[in-house]
Amino acid sequence: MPGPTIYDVAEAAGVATSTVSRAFSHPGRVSTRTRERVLAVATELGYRPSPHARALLSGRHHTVAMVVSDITNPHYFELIRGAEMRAKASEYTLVLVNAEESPRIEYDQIQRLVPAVDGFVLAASRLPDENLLQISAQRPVVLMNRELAGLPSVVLDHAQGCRQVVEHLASLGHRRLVYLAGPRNSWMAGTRWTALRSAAEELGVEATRIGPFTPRVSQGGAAADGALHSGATALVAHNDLLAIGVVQRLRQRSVRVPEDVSVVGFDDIFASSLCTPTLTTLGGAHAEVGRSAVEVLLQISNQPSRSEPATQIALPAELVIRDSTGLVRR
Amino acid sequence: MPGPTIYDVAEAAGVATSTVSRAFSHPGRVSTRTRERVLAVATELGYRPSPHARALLSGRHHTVAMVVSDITNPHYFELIRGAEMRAKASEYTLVLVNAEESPRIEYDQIQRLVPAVDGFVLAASRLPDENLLQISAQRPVVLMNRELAGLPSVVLDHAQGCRQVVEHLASLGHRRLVYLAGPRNSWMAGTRWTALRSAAEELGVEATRIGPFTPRVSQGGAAADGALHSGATALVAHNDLLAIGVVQRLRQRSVRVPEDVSVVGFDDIFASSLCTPTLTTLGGAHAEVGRSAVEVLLQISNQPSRSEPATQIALPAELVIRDSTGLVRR
DNA sequence: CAACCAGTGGCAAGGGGTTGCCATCGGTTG
DNA sequence: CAACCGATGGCAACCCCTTGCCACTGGTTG
Repeated sequence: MPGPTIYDVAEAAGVATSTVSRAFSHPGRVSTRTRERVLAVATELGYRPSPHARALLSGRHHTVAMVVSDITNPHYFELIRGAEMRAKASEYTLVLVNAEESPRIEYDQIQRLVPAVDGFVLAASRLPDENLLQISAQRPVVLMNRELAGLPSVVLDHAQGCRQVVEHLASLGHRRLVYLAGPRNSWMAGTRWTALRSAAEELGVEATRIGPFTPRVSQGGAAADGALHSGATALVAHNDLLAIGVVQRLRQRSVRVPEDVSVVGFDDIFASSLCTPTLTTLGGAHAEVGRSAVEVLLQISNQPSRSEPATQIALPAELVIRDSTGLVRR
Repeated sequence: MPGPTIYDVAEAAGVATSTVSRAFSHPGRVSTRTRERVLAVATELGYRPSPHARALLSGRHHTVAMVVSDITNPHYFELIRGAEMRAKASEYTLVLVNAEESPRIEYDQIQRLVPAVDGFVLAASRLPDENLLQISAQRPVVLMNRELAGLPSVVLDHAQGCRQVVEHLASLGHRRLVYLAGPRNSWMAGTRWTALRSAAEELGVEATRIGPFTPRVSQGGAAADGALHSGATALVAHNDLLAIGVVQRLRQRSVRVPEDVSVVGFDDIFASSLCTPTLTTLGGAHAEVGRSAVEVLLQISNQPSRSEPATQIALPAELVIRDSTGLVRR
């Protein structure tokens, strides 16, 4: 089962193992004749170099680990897809870990993988800042949908995005919005709230917050009830899943969307364009976030110097206006 | 950056490297005193054993690769989730590869990973049988949503499931159904058609097939038009994505669902319960498929003997009846 | 007290590949 | 023809960890 090794090839080709190694790794270092013979023998034997053995010496594993805080959220799908594509393009292997919304699992898994990967891309990490900094001292780290001074990151531009949301709602006449917040240790939740509030203030909209809620459909009931109680006419949910749950609960309570209240989500997941009413949501090129994050990681992990400042990328967010937002009821 | 090694620990603890190794791998082999000292020094230094170096000797990488034929299909999400959970439970690392519906990419990626993983779980592999057999000669393989004599597999019970679909449609009075087939090299597509046809025949329903279609929403237009042309009153789409696209196109053409035609999908993806009309679909415990597949893989890859026959698991499928199917129009 | 033994720890080889350094070889140059 | 040179291939050490085997220790047994 364990395939042929460099030794088998060397013997069959009548050369030293070093020659076989070089035929693969430094093609210019051996003569054309020898190289071709070695390669012919290698393919005949079905030889494939072992990445592990290679990594042992070089320390480069050609592997990146992607950690997502909750794999059940379809939003991460896009991130994963983008990350996988970028990794594959550079012949890197992508390891996938689900942190199940648990900082402990996230940390443990990362530590387990430290000796085996070249770096980490962390999607919406739930870890406290100090943990992130500590990890980044062990291996290169790129954050997705989170920012932290000193660490490279790729996010959708939440400030500009939240402003779009508030502008949209204000233009429909809404004067009171409520943010249905995400998990307490979600950086996004804090940032969105800050951005929403400052945009709201600027535009003369009153903004309040309730929560935190785990961003699942099942939490929509509690969020909707709380939101109605707040008296706001515009509900901004932490993400589309929560928004969908909210809409379901509102319907159950005979509150019409968007006639009675407007609902906005985040992420623009696939289902948002299909549910009833279709969901107004802040989307963006999520796969591109995943792609970029891996790209940045590969770049810094292939640089000898770790000197230059961390690149922080903010991709534009796009407000997708659908049927869940409408003119405020007079 | 490359963390401390066993040598650093050995030196700091004043023992030989073999003792450090044993303190981790064979705790009973060293005295309690020594072990505790070693472990203390190790944690202090932040030592973590390198899985690669370990794998080099043992040949066991504690890693499984999961290959999905198309990561953009939300259905695979569930499989991935189940697989990841099961792998994590055994402290295995999960490598994720997207084959992008290309047999060539699938094959190349698998070959690239052969020396680095303990085995493969292949989700809806698009590879021809002979390739699968060849790969399984190199490493243990478990198929998901595909069966092949001699290879272990985990599937939803398509025969029984398709029968449920046809029974449901027949009970609503449908006498003509059309199967909107999936990709040519999809085992599922062939199997579903066979199962649908035989159930249809048995129940006195006329079944035809059109396609193949790539199972994406965007292909729904072509599928819907072809289906209408066939004159069938019941449309069975290869999966939910295609079904959703079909429904959209039907609405565009002012064909009412389910009043004029009924539509059934497969997979019961999240969006199926949200679209309008909600989609009748053949679902099942998909995460469980992923979980089981990894479980079987771990089991056979930890067995010295490769003798016993391949375990082929068929989990029950469940027809989820929603609003897209109704009584046939008289 | 000798013989024996279980419990521990160390030595060194090995697993698959890479690479610095040296030796060889055929060919150039003067 | 001698001196020299670039191209090429081999030797052996090294990456990090595991493990078979041996050596030593202190205690038990007869």
